Parts: sequence; structure tokens; C-alpha cells
Amino acid sequence: MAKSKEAKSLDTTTEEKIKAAARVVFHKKGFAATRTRDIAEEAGINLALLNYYFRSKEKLFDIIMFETLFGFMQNMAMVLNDEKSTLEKKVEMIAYNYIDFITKEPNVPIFMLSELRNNAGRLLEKLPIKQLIMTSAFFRQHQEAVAKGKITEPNPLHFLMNILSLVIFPFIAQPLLQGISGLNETQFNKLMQERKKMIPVWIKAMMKAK
Amino acid sequence: MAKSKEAKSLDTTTEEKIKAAARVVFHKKGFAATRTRDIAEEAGINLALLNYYFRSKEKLFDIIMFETLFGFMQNMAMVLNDEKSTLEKKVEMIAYNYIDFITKEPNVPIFMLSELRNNAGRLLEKLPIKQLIMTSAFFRQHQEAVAKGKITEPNPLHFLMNILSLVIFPFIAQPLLQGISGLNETQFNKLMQERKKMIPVWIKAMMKAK
DNA sequence: AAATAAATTAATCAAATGATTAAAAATATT
DNA sequence: AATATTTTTAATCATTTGATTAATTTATTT
Repeated sequence: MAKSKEAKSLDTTTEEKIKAAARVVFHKKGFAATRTRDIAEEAGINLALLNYYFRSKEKLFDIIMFETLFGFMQNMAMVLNDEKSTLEKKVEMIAYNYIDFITKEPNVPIFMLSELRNNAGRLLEKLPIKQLIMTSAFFRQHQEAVAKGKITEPNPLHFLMNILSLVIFPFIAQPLLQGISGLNETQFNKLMQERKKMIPVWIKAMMKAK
Repeated sequence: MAKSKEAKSLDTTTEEKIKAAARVVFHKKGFAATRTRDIAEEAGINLALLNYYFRSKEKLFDIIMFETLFGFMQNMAMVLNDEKSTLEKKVEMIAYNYIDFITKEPNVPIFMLSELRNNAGRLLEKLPIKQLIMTSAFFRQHQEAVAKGKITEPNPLHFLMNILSLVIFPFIAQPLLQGISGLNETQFNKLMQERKKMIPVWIKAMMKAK
């Protein structure tokens, strides 16, 4: 190895530069539309280095995809499995965390969900996501709330879908929504910030509806 | 022309076969991932015919994209602009129509929104969608309901985003949701059918929340 | 400093892919 | 029936694109 194993500040490694570039380009254009040359250019490296470090476009993609999925799920899993926080607090946390996260990484949701559509099996099998969510404190607390009559909708999947829908969808539909409304990006982001406070209120109201 | 202009049952024309095939493949894989050979094979025609009838992959795509966008918006525009129906009825109509439509065409939302992300300007300029929605009876009725204190959230965009989110997002996230829940496609579709009735109830409750 | 190993580059390959062409087949016109 | 027009096909082109190779440069080890 030409570089000492420990130091080299890790983020300026050639390998890391390529990964960072791959993340940017894959997230923006998806697997099919990105050319390895795009990544090389974004990283400022010779194209051959991409294959030298990662063997193939597909292997590099798998790494980026896994890290993206993992990063996205990690936060959710943490929140949903927190035994100390209430159900209401969890809704707040998800709204806050994800609206901030997606505002910074607006391409991640549609990237993830587009690519999952081709390959859900292969891409999800590395993550124990089913176990993590279905046995979470979140689901247990939901069932308790249903038992106590505090929540009318008995299916926790609807509950989870509703939260994620209200949080994530507007970002996915952003170009369409801006086309409809005429808002610019700044105004749109302001709208999303408003939703951080509103979504928990809305969720609370709708889950008591009957 | 080898075929009489009027008759020829329109759907069996070579041109129509190509368009139908292009619709299937583009919707499933998006522009970048579809090869003109995929379309030719799906249509059961010689590859050269695609260029003979449509000049280029891109021109064919533009036609499919326009028709897809138009088809998707048409229904919404109709419902939102209906002066006779109440606001509540409009919410019901959107939930019913779109859940049925997307169940039949599950790739359309993510196709549309993915492709719009590359090219919103060019692709939306042919549709007068802003005008159509911002001046609709739906928006006016919403403002009236706000004025009467029947709805607390004053921004009609939040109202529209919430409806579309609850209706469309679960389909976009279907592979992930099935991965989380372990449901098969039939069970998933049943869940979506439940939402046809629930979404209007939820929307009603949440828009009165404060 | 010499020898060895690792990283980087320019050039090139092979396959895939959008598109065209020239000939053949099918259809319409006279 | 003869001619003209349109549609379809097989073959081919030119470019793009993922990947490799062989040579060069840089770093590490002895």
C-alpha cells in the first residue's frame, strides 16, 4: 500500500473521493443514467481508477446503495425502537429528522425507491429491516394505544405509511408541486419547515378520527 | 399510405403497437434504462420501424411522457374544477379515482416524478397545469372553508399535498413497505383499498386539527 | 540508494446501443 | 395489369460506454 493504513484523513483518499462522487451522481441520476465517466469526472480522477478500486460500476453502486439505505433506515430504526419516548414524541422525531435530512439530500428518497423497484429483493436482503420495524417499540406502543381506544385505526402499517407519506412525498413530488404552485426552492423549503410542526398535529388528529 | 386512414381499428396499427410497447417499457424502466430494442421486442416489430415512425427514442419518449402526464392530470383537473361537488366529495373522488388508477398502473407515479426531476421545465410547459389547479373550484372552496373556520390550515398547498401524499406515496414506496411488512402484492392492494375509505376521513380530521 | 510495491495514466478493446441505409415485401393508384 | 407508394426487413454504421492493459509515476521497504 502506498498510503499508511491509519491516517490519510480518510475523506481525501482516492477511494473515498470516488465513493463521494459516486454518491452524488448515482443519487442524482440513478444507476442506468450515470456513466462511469461522470463519476470519474466528478471525482477528478482517471476513469481506470474506478475499476482499480471497485472492480465495476455495479459493485460501486451496490456499496452506495447499501450505505444510502442503511443511513436512511438507521435513524428511523433508532427512533422507532426507543423504549423511553412516547408514540407522539416518535412522530415528532421522525418529522423533524427526516424533513431536515431530506432537505439536505433531496434526491435520496426517489433514488432509493426507484432503485428498489428494480431490485428490492437483492438490495434489502442485507438489511434486517423487517424484524427491526415490526417488533419495534413504535408498533407495540401503537397497539397499546389502540387497546386503550386512543387510536381508532388498528393497523400500524397505515399509521407508519401515513407518517412517511406526509413527510417524504412532498419532496418526491417537488418538481411537480413547484410547477403547480410557482414557488421557488427557498419558498418550497419554507413550506417543508412548516410541516415539521404540523405533521405531528395532523397525525394525532387523523388517528383519532373515525 | 398502405393502410386506410379511417379504419384499421387504431389499436393494431404498427404505430399504436409501438406506442403501447413504449408505454409499458418506459413506465417500467424509465428513459435511461430502456433500450429501443426492448421496445421493438415488446411490440413485436423490427427495430428500424421505431425510427421510421417516431424518428428517435427521445421523440417517442416525449410523446409517451406527455400522454402520461396528461392522463394523470386530466382526472385531477376535472375533479378539482367541478363546481357542483363539495370539497369533501372532491377528496373522496381523488382518493377513489387515483387508488384505482394507480393499482392498475403502479409504475406511473414514480415514472412521472423521476423523469420530471430531470426535466420539469421542458416536460411541464406543454400543460397549463398551474393555471388549472391554482384557480380551481377546489382551491376556492378551501379558502371559503378556512374563512368559515371549518379548516384550520390556511394554505391550500398543504391541503393538496396531504391528499396526494396519503394516496400516492404508499404505491411509490410499495417495494420497501412490502419488505418491511412481509405482505404480498394481493395483501398490499387490499390495504390500498382500505385507504379509499379512510383517507377522506383522515383528511377531514386533520384539516380541523390545531 | 536500490529494489519492490502501489497508485495513476493514456491508450485501447469489446460490447451495447441509437440510428441509418438499401433492398424487399406489401399495399394503393392508375 | 402495370406502376407508384408505403411499409417492413436485414445488414451495417458510428458513438457511447464499461472495462482492461501496459507503461509511468509515486510511495514504501530493505
